[in-house]
Amino acid sequence: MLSHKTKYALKALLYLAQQDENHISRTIEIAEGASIPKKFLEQILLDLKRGHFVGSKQGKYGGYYLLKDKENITLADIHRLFDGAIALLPCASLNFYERCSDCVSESECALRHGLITIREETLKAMQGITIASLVKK
Amino acid sequence: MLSHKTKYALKALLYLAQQDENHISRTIEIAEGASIPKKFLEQILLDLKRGHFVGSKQGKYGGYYLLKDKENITLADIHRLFDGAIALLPCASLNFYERCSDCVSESECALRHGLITIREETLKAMQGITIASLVKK
DNA sequence: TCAAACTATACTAAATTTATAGAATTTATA
DNA sequence: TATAAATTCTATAAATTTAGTATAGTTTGA
Repeated sequence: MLSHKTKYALKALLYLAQQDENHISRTIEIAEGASIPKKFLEQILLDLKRGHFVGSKQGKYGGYYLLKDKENITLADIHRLFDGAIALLPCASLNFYERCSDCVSESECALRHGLITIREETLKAMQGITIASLVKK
Repeated sequence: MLSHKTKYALKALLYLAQQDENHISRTIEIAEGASIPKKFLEQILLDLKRGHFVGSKQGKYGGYYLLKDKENITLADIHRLFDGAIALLPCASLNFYERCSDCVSESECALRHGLITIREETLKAMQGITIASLVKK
């Protein structure tokens, strides 16, 4: 399941994607438009900024706008930024690899191979969902 | 990601699937054989029993054994028993449907349709992984 | 009757999640 | 240059979940 943070991030990106080109959205505007707690959203937008998904303009008449093309922001990207690994166990992860704490022998682990398969399929599916594809529906 | 509980459940099932037909495994045997904390495993085995995946024999010389065929225990089943929904949001779930707390209009939600697609694909993949298929590798 | 095993329930500590609070900084413009 | 409006930063707190432990009870075979 997605955390609220990831869900809110996606909703915020969807909001931004639906604004006119060159429009800058204030946090309060996004929060109200997408039903997200404002102070929580502030943190999320900063994380999205650090991830180079959105840009910001400070000061009066400032706000946020999409930095990447909406066709190039995938569900997998946002999941990884906020919820981390796509894989079901760290030992099956590409970007967040870690040995399992209770692992005896990774090469002999009966679980790992199956979970790598799942990760490959899930990742492919999640990379197929973009902010643009969501907006279109 | 899977919780430790789900991972331990899968490891316990894999252990049971690799024993001789008619063999009954004590908790301590499974715990040591699969590197799972014994008291934690007790709870997990009871849950697996309530889910009709394993059977048990009480008293001296008692223990646990697979109840379902290992070909018919899927990753999706075990995930649902311990970690709940396969879907990324409750509103996109088949077995654990719930309206999102912050939902304004489900029919107009841009996220939901994409997440239903993901759930369909992930579920298919997870139903393809069985205890039997994992043991074979 | 005893030992060995499962069963049941309660409890606890740590980590994570979901926020909120408040102060600092930046910027446009009157 | 003062002010208002906005982002930015850091700390904190409440609630929930996770992971695991403790204890007592019940069942069974020898």
